[in-house]
Amino acid sequence: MSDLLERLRDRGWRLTAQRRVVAEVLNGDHVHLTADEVHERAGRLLPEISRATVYNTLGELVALGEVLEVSTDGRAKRYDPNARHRHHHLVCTNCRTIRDVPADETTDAPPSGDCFGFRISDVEITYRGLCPDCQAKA
Amino acid sequence: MSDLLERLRDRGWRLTAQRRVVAEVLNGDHVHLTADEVHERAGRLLPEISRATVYNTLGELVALGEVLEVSTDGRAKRYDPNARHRHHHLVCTNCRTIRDVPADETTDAPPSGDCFGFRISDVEITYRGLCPDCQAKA
DNA sequence: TTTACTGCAAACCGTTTGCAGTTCC
DNA sequence: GGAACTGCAAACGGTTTGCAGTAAA
Repeated sequence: MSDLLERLRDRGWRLTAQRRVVAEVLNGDHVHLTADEVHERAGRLLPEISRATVYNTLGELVALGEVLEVSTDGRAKRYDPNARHRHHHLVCTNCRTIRDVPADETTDAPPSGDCFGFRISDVEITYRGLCPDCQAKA
Repeated sequence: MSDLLERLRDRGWRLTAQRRVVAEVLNGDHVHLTADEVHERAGRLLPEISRATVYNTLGELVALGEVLEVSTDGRAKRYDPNARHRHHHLVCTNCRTIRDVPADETTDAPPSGDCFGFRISDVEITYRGLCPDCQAKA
């Protein structure tokens, strides 16, 4: 996923150690970390990194469309690096785990009834339920 | 909508002026107020009402399932009194207006692909786009 | 009269900001 | 060398909490 860093450089970003580390932490599938979790993990790789820089960097990544903000519960925002494939979220009502599910024509259909004249440009779905682990424990 | 007050009394609620006023403010269709907006409007009817009481009352209404919490953007939670009919939300990307659209079997279908073993119990959809007013202005 | 509810103020959490100092290019 | 970035600490908005006083039943 270092092509993310290349894309950022192409966009005129200065590649600092802090930004490299934030990008590194966000690497992977089904990653939905809070800013604080990003800060904590980034701090393991680069102890001096500040919260402000993590927030700045996350904000910039979101503005560039490289990372998505997800707010599946009322609490802290989560940052989702899977911005290249449209998807929805499966959220465990017990342990709060989040998984990505691909979007398709079916999930992205507009509502069947009255749309009050809105011109819909995006559909965002949160599926809530029990993940396999929490089903087993129940 | 005073049957809401009756239901609350049936559940052992003390009917105070403050609670009556909060219920009054939440009355209507397509109502999605923030706690602060509820406080402001409640204050027009009962000037001494405190923010803490508004928060307490909203929290209790949510716990009782009479009001839904909606977080369509990263900012303040909104309170939706339309808890009796399952529905989704249409959100204007420009002016933030919210409208309710009824849920049905089509909108509530599980994702077609891999669900990672989740047992899905709820589907929550946010449709984003331009409302008629904002289309006209654009 | 009792106990639930209210209002106040302080604390809280996640996030944003201003600014002086640092570092990438 | 200069603009862009970082870290700090203070401020912020939304929400929660502890507690003394008040009022519904």
